Amino acid sequence: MSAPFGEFIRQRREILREEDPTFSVRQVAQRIGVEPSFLSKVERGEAPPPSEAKILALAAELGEDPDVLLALAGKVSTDLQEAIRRRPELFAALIRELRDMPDHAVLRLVREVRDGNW
Amino acid sequence: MSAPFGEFIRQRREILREEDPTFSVRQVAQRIGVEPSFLSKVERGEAPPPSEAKILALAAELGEDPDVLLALAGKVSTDLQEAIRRRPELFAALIRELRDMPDHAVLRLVREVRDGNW
DNA sequence: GACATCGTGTACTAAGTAGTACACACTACA
DNA sequence: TGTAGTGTGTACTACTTAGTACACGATGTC
Repeated sequence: MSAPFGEFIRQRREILREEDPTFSVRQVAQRIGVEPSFLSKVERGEAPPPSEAKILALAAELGEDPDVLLALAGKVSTDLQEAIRRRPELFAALIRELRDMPDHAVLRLVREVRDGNW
Repeated sequence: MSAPFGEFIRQRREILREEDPTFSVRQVAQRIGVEPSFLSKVERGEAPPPSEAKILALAAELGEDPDVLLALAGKVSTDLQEAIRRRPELFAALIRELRDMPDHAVLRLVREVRDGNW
């Protein structure tokens, strides 16, 4: 039972701490608005990942991509979920179509949509 | 406080019932594996929508699109969520890019990806 | 040697999720 | 007139989520 979320944030926090001692469990916990013991447990995988709101605060604190942290926590951002729920057939079809395609193909698609040439 | 999910399935069930009397609350409930009183409450919005598994069974039973029913229930299929979680940056970027585009644009994209010409 | 800070162990909780179990009153029909 | 089927009200429960509160011993530091 590895706890990828906890391991990841502990590692990131310790790295930041080498440069800045305010990245202790206690102080980071306080900045994101949880009890130190809770963050400690989360990092060690003894407690499940916190709520989306706390994960977003943690992402900002650690300078990480919020969607990546949410993914490690087994979650998907509620704003993405809402976009899908608004047009379920369309987005379901698209995601299932892209699911098995290689990264570079999906990335190319993202770029082309962004640039408008498609 | 409208309960879109409940209202929708009640309407669909009653329509099917006009042709087939086995589409009663009790019998549908039994076929999808819940207590009749629970399905009754769900349809009247007195209980929140059931779990994803029951919603999928209900979709099959009523001949509706599972993703649409899940969306009405405020959920997103776990297999779509998993696809997103595997490549969070890519899918997050794509969905946010498409979020504000009109249906026809997204639909065209789905078709082009499906046909491979893009 | 007092004081601050550190990570963590233990105990607890309030709210939400996903239902079950059973009884009741009503309707159709044979 | 009994029997089968209908929808629904009430009461209850086990599990999960998302944490808090507080105490403890270790470490550093002045």
